[in-house]
Amino acid sequence: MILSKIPLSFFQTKNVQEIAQNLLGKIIYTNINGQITSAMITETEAYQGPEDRASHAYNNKRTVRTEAMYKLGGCCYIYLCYGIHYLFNIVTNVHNIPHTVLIRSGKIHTGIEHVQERRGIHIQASKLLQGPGNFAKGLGINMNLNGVDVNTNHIWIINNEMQNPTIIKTQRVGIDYAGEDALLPWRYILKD
DNA sequence: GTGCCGATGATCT
DNA sequence: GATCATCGGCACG
Repeated sequence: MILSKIPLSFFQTKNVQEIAQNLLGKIIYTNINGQITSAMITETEAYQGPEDRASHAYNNKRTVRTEAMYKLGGCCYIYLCYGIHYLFNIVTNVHNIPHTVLIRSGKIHTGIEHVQERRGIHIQASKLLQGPGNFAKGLGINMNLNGVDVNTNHIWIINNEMQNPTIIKTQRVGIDYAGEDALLPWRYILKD
């Protein structure tokens, strides 16, 4: 297995559901003020932009907040959720096609002491990066990374080909307002 | 283990 | 002024 940074071209293909599944098992790193932390991605959700009522870019809605979604695939889309949590997405597809993958959970890989300090709460290691708000907080992700490519010295992803990954597909979380689109099985969870 | 509920603030109407 | 891609604490039992 070759441990290499995944290129931005990985995110610039058309099928956001496929990209969301292929991200499972990969290792995402952040370097925040010299503190290096990383995690294996274990849960993602696909948001298919204009055609997806659950997406912030439904109907090509374009605002200051959603602007990063329209950039070329491979950059971060981050926003404040419920006034408290930063949620971390990766933009996919080509320029002006606002597809995104929400990273919902991870498994701590390196820098656990920094993650514990950022979380500021004593829980078992397996739960440190569980849930999208916790994932971003634990890895030190905030609005500073909005629009930044995921192959910089601040944030990057390492390839980690799984042998036989078992992927559980379910409905996405917290999007009841999306009507029929809330039923789509676009949430992907790595088993174990 | 499950279920309810308040916190909290940017964004959009 | 309402909405919201959430979380942790508390009440169960």
